[in-house]
Amino acid sequence: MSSPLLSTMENFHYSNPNPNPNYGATDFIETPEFELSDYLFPVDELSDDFLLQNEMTSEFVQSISSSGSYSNPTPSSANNIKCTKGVKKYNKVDAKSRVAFRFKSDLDVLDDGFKWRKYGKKMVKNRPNPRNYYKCSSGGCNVKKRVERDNEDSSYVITTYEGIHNHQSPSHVLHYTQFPPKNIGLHNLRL
DNA sequence: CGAGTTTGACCGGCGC
DNA sequence: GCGCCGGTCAAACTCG
Repeated sequence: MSSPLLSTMENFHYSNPNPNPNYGATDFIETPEFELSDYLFPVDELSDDFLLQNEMTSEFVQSISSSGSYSNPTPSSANNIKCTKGVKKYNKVDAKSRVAFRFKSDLDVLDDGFKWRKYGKKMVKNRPNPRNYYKCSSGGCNVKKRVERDNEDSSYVITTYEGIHNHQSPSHVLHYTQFPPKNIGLHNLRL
């Protein structure tokens, strides 16, 4: 229980989507080991069950993946996603390997087991809080993440991961009985 | 002294 | 073409 992230998430209740083949095909696994890297998989690999159980729609995932923003995607146009700057073409390549988390935390940067190097900070238009940019500091690994506070409730942190780590997490401290957290507000994420 | 952070400058995409 | 904006770079700085 040394990880701040784990501490933060302790109080959540989890569903078990079994998105990771390593977890097998059973509906419930007693004590599967969760590592964030297990969730940094291509969006295309998200099963319908996973999306359903986590109140996520593929449309939503594609929205945050393609534009980094989300606001009332247009259901009628599968390839165009409304974003804060208007309709942006959905790039399937861009959508791969991106996943966003929104959860309540006092900490701006949570210990997810990987080592990150900050490379930028930017004030985003119409947002009171800055957006911070990080790269995985492991050599040869170009996974990035963006961290910002929720526009509507600054007690929530929105973390968007991009890419897949090509290495093991240097820290294996994250253990969960079930994942992902059911009340992590992925379904009402507004970037 | 090396690693990480800060921050202004720069770049490219997009809308007009 | 121009301006806006988000994302990235890189020099200066800080810290252990």
